[in-house]
Parts: sequence; structure tokens; C-alpha cells
Amino acid sequence: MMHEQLLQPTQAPTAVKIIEAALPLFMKRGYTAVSITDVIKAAEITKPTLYYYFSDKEELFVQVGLHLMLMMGSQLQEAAQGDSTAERLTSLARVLLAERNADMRLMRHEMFEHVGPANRDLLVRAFYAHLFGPIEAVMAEGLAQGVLARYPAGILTAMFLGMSDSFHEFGQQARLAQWSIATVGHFANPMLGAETMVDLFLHGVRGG
Amino acid sequence: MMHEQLLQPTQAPTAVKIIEAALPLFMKRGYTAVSITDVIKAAEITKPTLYYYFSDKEELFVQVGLHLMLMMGSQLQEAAQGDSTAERLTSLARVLLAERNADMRLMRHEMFEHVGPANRDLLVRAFYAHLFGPIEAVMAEGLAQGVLARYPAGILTAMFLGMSDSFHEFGQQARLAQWSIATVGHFANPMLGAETMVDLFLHGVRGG
DNA sequence: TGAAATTTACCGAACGGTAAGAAAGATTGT
DNA sequence: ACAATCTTTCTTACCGTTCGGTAAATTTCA
Repeated sequence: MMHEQLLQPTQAPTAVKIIEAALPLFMKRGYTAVSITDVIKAAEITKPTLYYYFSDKEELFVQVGLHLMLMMGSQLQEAAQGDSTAERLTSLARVLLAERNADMRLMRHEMFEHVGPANRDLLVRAFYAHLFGPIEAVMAEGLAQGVLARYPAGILTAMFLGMSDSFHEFGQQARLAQWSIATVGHFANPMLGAETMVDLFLHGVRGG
Repeated sequence: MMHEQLLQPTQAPTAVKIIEAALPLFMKRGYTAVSITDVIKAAEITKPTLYYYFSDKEELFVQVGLHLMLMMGSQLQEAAQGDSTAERLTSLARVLLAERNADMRLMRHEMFEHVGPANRDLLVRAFYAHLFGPIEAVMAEGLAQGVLARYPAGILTAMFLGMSDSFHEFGQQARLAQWSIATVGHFANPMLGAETMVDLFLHGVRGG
């Protein structure tokens, strides 16, 4: 599509290689902890080659962020095609909880902390366009159909994203079972999957 | 109390000054982005003074982390004294959403990313002892009373912590209102307060 | 032969960390 | 009471390393 072509101009293969090598590094360790040297080693290039394609570290990070959001955005768009609202939410949750998409929270923090105003604005727009937007659209339709209720779509979306962050974080910590007083043996990964998350999101946890 | 004395040995005033100066820096910017020079400037001391009290940057960070957890832990213990489970949860949420306690998520990440195994273990123990534990105890009692249901206390606690992280993150972003398609004008800070969080936690968001 | 892509070799600045000793207050001998 | 001593606390000046970034030359390919 012409419009997407404009948003994501054709990138040189080497530039893509660099971005894809830098992505997991930035996602795992954050902006400052990843050095340019780390990136060029991972991408198997030399430093001036990196600076041939990116003006400085910040621009590299911005491009990595945009790349990530476009990737996740297309996955979310696809996941939003389900039949019922519940199905769509479960598919969305599966995308958000996928290994490759984890740690978005850290990326969001680094974007606000280490990126200048102009580029930050670019990233914020991309975040709402590709990540927040599709989810919010599902929420809005759920509200219109009466399947969801009580809060505006934006709040529901923020909630949903936050839940996926925590599900991922605690789901990966086997340590938790070790220290949790009441859940030893029950706290396995499967219980923190997409279905549980949507169930919790829809029905809450009150008894009676 | 004698026991607490053991857990938190008397610290030299200068050491406390350094820790309290470093705390907001680490919480806002993370481990790597904060330099020793930043800390000594904030604490108004010189570098060798810092290294007189802390063997290296990692030990400083660990002490800062323990300090934070003890602070939040005592606040959480107090908040857990409410009459009903709902009241207790609201008080806990208020503590977690308080300005001073925000960004725990980033601290948790940095603990796992930049701290060696031994110290990491220390921090993980402190996390479960002072933060996770008190909340989980409230959840366990809620389950016993039938006010909560359907999931073990550990999962409920992870959920609750994750919700507070996202409420804080999105609550602080006025930008969100700007880009949210359906909630312009509705997405003010008050709506992302402790009461809303507990309501959402207990009752979910399904319609009908 | 000329533009695009990539390299070797290097730069100043900032990083975490330290050696050596000056202040400062408490402790001691007389 | 008073100076000498000792221990705790804190400073000036510096170290080797790594950081982000670049000048200039070379390879690659059309």
C-alpha cells in the first residue's frame, strides 16, 4: 500500500541488519547499557558502517523503536480480526505476551528518558498509531456492543497493556513460586497465559 | 525492635545521605544511565567519600534497592491494616501509586539486569518479603473470606502490582488523551486513581 | 571512472575506581 | 588540663578503560 510505503521507506539491507541486531539488545538491556560496540559486534559490521546509516546512537534507537512498533502493530492488526470481542482480546493478549514482544515497558521508558523531544514525539505517535490504537479500537467496539462496560476505551486499553506487562514479568520468574507463601506448585507459566489474562480482565477476581 | 535492627543495621548519616540522593536518580533513569558523578553531585560529596561507604557502584545500587523496599514495605504493612479487604486493597493501591514509589518496574528490571547473582538473590528476597508478601497476605485473607476468588493469591498479587505499574505509567501521560481516539476529555488523572484500580481489579470490565 | 558502501586508525570526553594524604573528633598518657 | 596519638571521615589529584563519534582512505560494483 502506498501509505505504508511512505511510513516505512525502503531500507538498505545493511541498515535492516543493524536494526534487527540492535533490537533484542535494546529491549533486554535498555538504551544506555547497550554500547555501539555491542551493536556492531552483533550485526557483524564496523563502527563507521553503522554511522553511515544512522547519524548517532539516538537515531539508531529511534529506528529500532519504530521497527518494533511496526512489527507488533501488524501482528496486532491481524489479531484484531477475530469473530467475538473475547476472541479478539485473547488474540491480542497472545501477541503482547509473545516472547519476541516482551519488555515493551522498558522500551517505552527508554523512549521517554533518552530520546529528544522531536524523536520522542515521533515514537509516541507511532505507539498510539500501531499499538495503542488497534487495541483501543477493539475496546471501543466491545463497548458499543455492550460486551465491555464501565470505562472508556482508552482506560481499558491502558489496563490491558499493563496487565500484559505484568503477566510477562511474573510469568517468567520461576523464582516467584519459591517465595510466594500461598501458591507454591500452582504458579506455573500456563496460568499466566493469554486466556487467563482476558478472563481476569473481563470478570475481575471478586468472590461470592 | 531488635529484629529490625538486625535487618537494617545502623547506617552512617553520610551513607544514608548518599542512598537518598541516589534513589530518585536510579528510579528515574535506571542503573547504567546514572553515573557515580551524578550521585556525588546530588549528595554533595566527593567520589572517594562514596567509595568509603560503598565498595562499588553495584553495592550502592543494591543498598538503594533495599532502602526503597524497606520504605515501601513499611507503608504497605500499614496500608494492610484496613477493616475490609476492599479497604485494604485501596490503601495498598494508594501506596503503590504514590509519586515517591513509582517506577518500581524499572528498578526491578535493573536489579535483574545489572546485579550479580548473590546480590540479586538478596534483592529478590527483600522484594518478596517486603512488597510482594504483605500484598499476598491481604489476597490470601480475601480468598479465605470469599471476597476474592478464582485464582491463587500469588497470581492476584502479580496482577495487582502490574495494574499499579500501568496505572502510574498511563496516568502520568497527558499525551495519551491527545492520541486516544475514543476518550478525549475523559482521560484525566483522577480516573486512574487507587479506587478505580481496585474496582477494576475486583469487578472486571465486562458489560451486560 | 565515479558513486555508494565499508574499512583502519584514531579522537576527546566521560566512565568507574584508587593512591596518598589532609581534616576532624575522640582517646589516651602524663 | 593539655598535648600527643589514633581512628574515622573526607579530599585533591590521578589512572586505565570504554564511551560515542570521525577523518581519510579503501573496496565494491555499476
